[in-house]
Amino acid sequence: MLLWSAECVGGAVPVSITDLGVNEAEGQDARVLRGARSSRIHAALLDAILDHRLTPGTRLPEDEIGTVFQASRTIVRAALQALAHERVVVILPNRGAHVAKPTVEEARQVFEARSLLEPRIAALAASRAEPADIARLRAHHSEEEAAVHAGDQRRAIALSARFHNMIAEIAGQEILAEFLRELTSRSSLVVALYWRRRDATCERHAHHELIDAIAAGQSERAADLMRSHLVDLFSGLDLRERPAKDVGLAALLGTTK
Amino acid sequence: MLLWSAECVGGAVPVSITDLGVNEAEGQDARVLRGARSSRIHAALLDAILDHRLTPGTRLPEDEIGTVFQASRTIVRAALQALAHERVVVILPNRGAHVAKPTVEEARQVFEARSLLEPRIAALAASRAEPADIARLRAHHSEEEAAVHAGDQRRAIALSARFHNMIAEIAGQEILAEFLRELTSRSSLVVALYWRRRDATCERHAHHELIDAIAAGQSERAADLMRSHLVDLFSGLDLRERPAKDVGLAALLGTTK
DNA sequence: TATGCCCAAATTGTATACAATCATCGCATT
DNA sequence: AATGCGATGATTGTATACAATTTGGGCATA
Repeated sequence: MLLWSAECVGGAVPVSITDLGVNEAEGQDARVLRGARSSRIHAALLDAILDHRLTPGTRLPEDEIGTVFQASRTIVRAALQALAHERVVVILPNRGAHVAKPTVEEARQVFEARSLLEPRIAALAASRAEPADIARLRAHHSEEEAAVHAGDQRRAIALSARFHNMIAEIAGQEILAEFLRELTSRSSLVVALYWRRRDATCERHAHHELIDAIAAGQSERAADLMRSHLVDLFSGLDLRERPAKDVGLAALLGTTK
Repeated sequence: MLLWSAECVGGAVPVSITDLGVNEAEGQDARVLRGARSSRIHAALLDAILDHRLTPGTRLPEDEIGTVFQASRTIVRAALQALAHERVVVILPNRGAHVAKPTVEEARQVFEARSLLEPRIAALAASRAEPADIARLRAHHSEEEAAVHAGDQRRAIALSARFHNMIAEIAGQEILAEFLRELTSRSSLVVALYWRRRDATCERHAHHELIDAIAAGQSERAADLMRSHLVDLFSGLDLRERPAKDVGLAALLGTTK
């Protein structure tokens, strides 16, 4: 029932859908998902994926999910379709939905896109942030530290992505924030597959400096910090092409297109 | 049956769904839309919207669309949900789908996002374009000119958006290209609502210069040209707040939240 | 004539039944 | 033992029935 034995660095144990608690409920995405039920399922699955409780490649069968959340396949399908649109899930016709497994090329492009968007976003945030925003960032940052100290790697990763999203929200560019949400989600999958370094110290340090720059209204500095932070993150990946055990021989022999 | 009497500048006559021919069939979006049927409907509706045959605010009832395309509501809903995710359609719970009507703030943000993405995209395209790409761009440009000479405003607008998308495809950044596709679609809605100038001459000229810069591999120049082209486009809009006839008094009196 | 209420028609929300497709295993064949 | 084939079970694709909700109009009332 749990199909994808992840080889990622962390101790992330892939779980089956059935092991998901029905706890998380968010759903600010009512613009595309009509019912509240679909939104709940969407939020819960996304949450599990960002947490690496569901790892890349995990199958997501419609009626299993339906059973867990007490919903019909109709509802589940809507949620899965939404996740597919955010590129967090891949749907293969007649073969169902899986948690996406970004290729190394995709991983590169995700970070390429982020390093285009985020410095600008950080600069905007620095120029617009209000005291309440700063307070929220600092509060969030403590949570991150707490998670790291508690040794909760998963939670730390999820909170880190959320930190970047928060900055985008402060920047007040709804459209860019939405794009970034998608990119941070995809980054989480990239991390699940390609992360090699477990050094979360520099990450937290970078976040701390960023908050200070934003609080001081230093746009240019915030942009620079963000730029180098992203380079750091990217350099923490091991993007050497690997056999990718299920692509198998076809790719290695590689004559057949 | 045709509900939204558009006040946009062009002679774009809003049509009912029923008047849509079932001609267009594309569907490179199989990653999120499983069946081919949904993809067809999605492509046809998107096409009609980008053409301004369906104008902002037009209702999109599920079974009417189903009748036109000979598909059940299940299929239609999948297509509508995809369009909603691309922000080209808005779905109001229990009240169905409509062609989106971007606000002036949204219009600003669309162009803000474009002017962040597109100069970089143009530069990348300039550094990577191959002869075949240039040829395709030039061919497309002639089509644009032909459309303008034939006085086919609608087609000209649609082709212009497509031109920007083509550059993104040449740049080889699939993720950015996808983001831009969404942005150009939304731009088309913005144009339908807020376009004031009918001067398509400078647009074509800008496109021509862009092609030359890209063909010559001049990244920096291509970026600059794109930047100023976007400023031109944006300045062609009339973004003064208007009563927006259906928001009505609530917003004007504006005390209630 | 203006206002409010209630009912009917239209439309969307959801579940489910059935068809189509794919995966897996066993069996026969070589 | 390895290969190929076919049947079976599991899963997705699609249509449709029914429930819930909204919309619009008619009628009574002030």
